[in-house]
Amino acid sequence: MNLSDQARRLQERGIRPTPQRLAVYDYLLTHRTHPTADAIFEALSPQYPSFSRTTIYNSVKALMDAGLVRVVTIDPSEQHFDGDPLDHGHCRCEQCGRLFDFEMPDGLLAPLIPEGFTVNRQDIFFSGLCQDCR
Amino acid sequence: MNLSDQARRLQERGIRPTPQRLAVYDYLLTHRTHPTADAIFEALSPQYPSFSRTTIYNSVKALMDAGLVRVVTIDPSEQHFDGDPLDHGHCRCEQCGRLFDFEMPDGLLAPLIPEGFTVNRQDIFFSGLCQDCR
DNA sequence: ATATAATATTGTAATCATTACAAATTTACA
DNA sequence: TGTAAATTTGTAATGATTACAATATTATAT
Repeated sequence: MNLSDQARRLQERGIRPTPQRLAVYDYLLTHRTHPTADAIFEALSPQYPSFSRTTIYNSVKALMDAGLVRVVTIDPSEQHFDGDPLDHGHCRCEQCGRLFDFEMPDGLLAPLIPEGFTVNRQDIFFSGLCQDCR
Repeated sequence: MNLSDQARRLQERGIRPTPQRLAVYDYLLTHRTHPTADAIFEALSPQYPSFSRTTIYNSVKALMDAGLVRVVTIDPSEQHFDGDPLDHGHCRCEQCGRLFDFEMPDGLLAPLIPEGFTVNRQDIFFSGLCQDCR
């Protein structure tokens, strides 16, 4: 997917494809590390010196409202962002702090939903030790 | 389970059963609302005027280290605490903010664990609308 | 093309949950 | 009982996130 594809996607979702939003979105799509707002800022700062931290938060928020990005709340002290809005699980290594994706079979969790509750989103988190840190 | 049972349980887990810790633990066991640190503080303050907010954090931390309490990180802005350390899922109503427990069948998630990852804890979160708010 | 209104960016300041720290208190143990 | 260790507690610091207002950019109508 090239930049104009991404721009089109933002437009389809009803938000303007500004350079800032495109840069943040592209970063999230090409770096599947689930970066924090600060990590995105540090990474993009050299290339876009005008960016402010607030711009990162604003862009991420716009992308989340558009349904293109989701927040991963596995870390109590910081929010991580994920360019893949489809349902999948996350592992967090308690040693190195890295986040990993894993596949989630469709419908696996459906039987767990309590009577009367309407689910808008679901998350599965594993915390533990990754292969490298064991 | 009465207070002396709870005290014994703290002792077994290697932490001193101080009045503050017992009050926090008892509150979490009798109020399954997954309160925040602030909510616990507000609730216990009248009865224990000497309590400080820091005491709540300290007590909760001691209880977590002892494995009697766990933190629920479903809410990006605040941590919620849970007196049930056994694996179970959590629903969060986006309207009223309440958290609900649900059962989690043993072993359901085991097939999802990525190759080489050692799981210390697992969480399942649903976000959506509860029965009352629909 | 231009003017005007709506939207987005950005720097600074405020907020607020959480943590650090140190003094005072309580408890365990010799 | 005395002394060392652990705990509580109030205040101050931290740090991620949000609020806000001024500036800049973009869309739309004329």
